[in-house]
Amino acid sequence: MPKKSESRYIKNIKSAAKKLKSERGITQTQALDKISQDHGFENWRAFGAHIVDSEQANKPLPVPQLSLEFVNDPDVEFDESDFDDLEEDENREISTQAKEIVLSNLRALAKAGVEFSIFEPTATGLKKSILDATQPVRTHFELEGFHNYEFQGQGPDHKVMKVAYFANNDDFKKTTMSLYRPNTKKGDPRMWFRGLGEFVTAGDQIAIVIVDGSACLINLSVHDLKKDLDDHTSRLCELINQYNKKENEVFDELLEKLKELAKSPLENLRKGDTGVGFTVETRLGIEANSSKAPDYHGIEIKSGRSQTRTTLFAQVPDWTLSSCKKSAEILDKYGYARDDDFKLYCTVSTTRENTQGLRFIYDQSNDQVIEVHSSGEDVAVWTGKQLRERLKEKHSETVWIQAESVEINGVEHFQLLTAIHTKAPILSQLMPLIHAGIITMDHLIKRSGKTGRVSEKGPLFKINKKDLDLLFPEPVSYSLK
DNA sequence: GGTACCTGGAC
DNA sequence: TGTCCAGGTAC
Repeated sequence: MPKKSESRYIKNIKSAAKKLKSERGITQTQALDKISQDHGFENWRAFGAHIVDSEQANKPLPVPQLSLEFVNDPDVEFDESDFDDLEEDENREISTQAKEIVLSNLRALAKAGVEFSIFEPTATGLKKSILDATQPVRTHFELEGFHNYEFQGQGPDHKVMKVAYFANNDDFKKTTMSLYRPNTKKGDPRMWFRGLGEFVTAGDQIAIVIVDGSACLINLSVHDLKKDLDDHTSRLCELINQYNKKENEVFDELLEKLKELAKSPLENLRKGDTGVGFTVETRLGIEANSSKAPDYHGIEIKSGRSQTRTTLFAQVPDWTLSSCKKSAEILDKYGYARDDDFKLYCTVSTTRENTQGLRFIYDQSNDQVIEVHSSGEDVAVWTGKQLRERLKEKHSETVWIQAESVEINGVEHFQLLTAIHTKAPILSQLMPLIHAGIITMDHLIKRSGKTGRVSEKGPLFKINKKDLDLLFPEPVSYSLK
């Protein structure tokens, strides 16, 4: 039994036993056992242990208070049933048993040596699809270099979307996470995970672990991590191992897989220009996507049929700063009729005007790239800040794969040749490289003559592969054969 | 359904 | 080199 930190309840029982001892002329132990039996326990040993256990469980869990800050924001509207949910949220109590499970899982996570943060979904939040990004969550995101709300503007234009996962023992469900600050008031940071309601119940304690740049959610109220993390076949165990991997191990693993794929030509899995990227990524087990995040456990993969120019990323202008307010407007003003369609496909650079009369001007004092027309009109504006963010987000680590296109029995195949590994782009060089015309931008806007629909596949910011060393420190080249 | 991204080209 | 272009997905 605890001596020093004995609770008031235990002290009371002991003094009651002392009194009983002198009244009945029995020993202290006999008195304690008698009292224990009155409480339905066999003896003091059992009763005492029960008291300690339940007192332990009644201590607050080392998890953040549930947060319902967002209900005070004017953009969140309430009807009567919402107030019922709110009342439920505010009065919810976590059972002793549930607390024990969570506590044991918290210990297991700490033992595994991962950084994590916790949130508690509320009935109100689940209904409205809103979670407050509380301070502990924000601190965690910042520590992991995952996201910094401090530098994020308010409103939907600044919303950030990321890939996230609902992690279970047997499978990971891929989902989308949004991080944003509403326009209301100070714009208290919020987040949401698409489909969260199917993964959690209000009142659960959910851990966020950042693995390879993605948030992975583990429901601490339903798992037994102590067991799961010892089971090497469990996906949760795999997740923790992945977290603890050193950066180079992930790259080494990728390189080994690429060498394996380079042993024989790969059959093109999709017709057209984009076949090589689709084929390589598919063979690596990556699904086709339009995510801004890197592809392979935090490493971006670029494949090419030995072409010279490569796309860094796609990014539309800042429409709020631009004269034109959408791609269709740029198309209408500066496009051309070709075949049945109306198109604007062209490269824009600072070095010279293109055939559509478009060029870039670098405004150094404002840290902006401005697209202008020969008529003197401004067309569009990109801020250096946004372009650097995109570059950093997309290319913190990249493998540039060179493949040779070979025809086998009339079908295109790809023979992987070399891989160039780059890390940590020199962000400060992005704007100077645009200024120098080394990085250019392609418009890819088209209005179909048949459907009248406008499609925008860009704008693509591109660089010649031979100039990669101007943007990345020490690119390292590997032969895959 | 429109927009913004992804994956990449040829001549 | 510049001019112009391709098949896809997420929301």
